[in-house]
Amino acid sequence: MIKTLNALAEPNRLHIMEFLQARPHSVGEIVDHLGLHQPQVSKHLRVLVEAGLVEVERDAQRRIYKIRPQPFQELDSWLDSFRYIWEERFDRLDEYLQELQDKTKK
Amino acid sequence: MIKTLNALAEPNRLHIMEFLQARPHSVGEIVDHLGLHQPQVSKHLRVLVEAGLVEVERDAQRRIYKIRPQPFQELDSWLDSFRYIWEERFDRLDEYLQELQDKTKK
DNA sequence: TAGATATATACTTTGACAAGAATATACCAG
DNA sequence: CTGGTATATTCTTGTCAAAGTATATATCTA
Repeated sequence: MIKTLNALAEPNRLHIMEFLQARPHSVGEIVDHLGLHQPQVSKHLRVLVEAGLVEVERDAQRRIYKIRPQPFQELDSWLDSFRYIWEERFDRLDEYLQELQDKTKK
Repeated sequence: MIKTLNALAEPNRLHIMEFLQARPHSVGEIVDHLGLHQPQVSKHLRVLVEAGLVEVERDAQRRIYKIRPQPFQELDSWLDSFRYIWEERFDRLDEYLQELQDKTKK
């Protein structure tokens, strides 16, 4: 989870992932699209590969990068545990403050 | 989105968020739970507040921190745009490689 | 085989950020 | 109003990661 979040928490890498949403792309296409230098893009892609967020397919000299679904599924599951907070609008603050009061008065 | 991801991409902060899932907690409780020094926890909480992930409620000297749902909703929406990738198992790689081939042969 | 193309790697520099330690601020109880 | 409790802030230091630049590797084409 940390690995996933960390990889996504960099603007250029986030852009790459969003660019790859539509379809797989080669390094050169990503370079053109983001306007970065090629080595920077390769390095970001390496981070994304190591985080398991993308995978590579070789096509002659080209490397085609595409999204791997798994980490997104995991992120989705992780979000599940927070979902009740907004879905049920469950706010235990008052309840909790009451507990504190009770403890203090003992 | 970047702000949210960045705030979550730090192990101690992620732990804090998970600890706050159950219910709001005071700084001292977070310190005890994570085993960090108090100033470090305060600093992480500051980052989380600035990212809009948590909010504070005062209770005498205590500060009670609790989760704000909004960034999680946004994260969820953002994930939506990736969801078709695993839900429909749509893999355009072959299609895309074919395009490349066609272009090359022109 | 000799460019040319596409991508990756190595090295250096710089900036951000997390931890540690000390101190400041705010509020309570006696 | 004094000491104690709870939390925030400041300053310093060390680490890591991103950018920039140069170069290496792999594959195609003529």
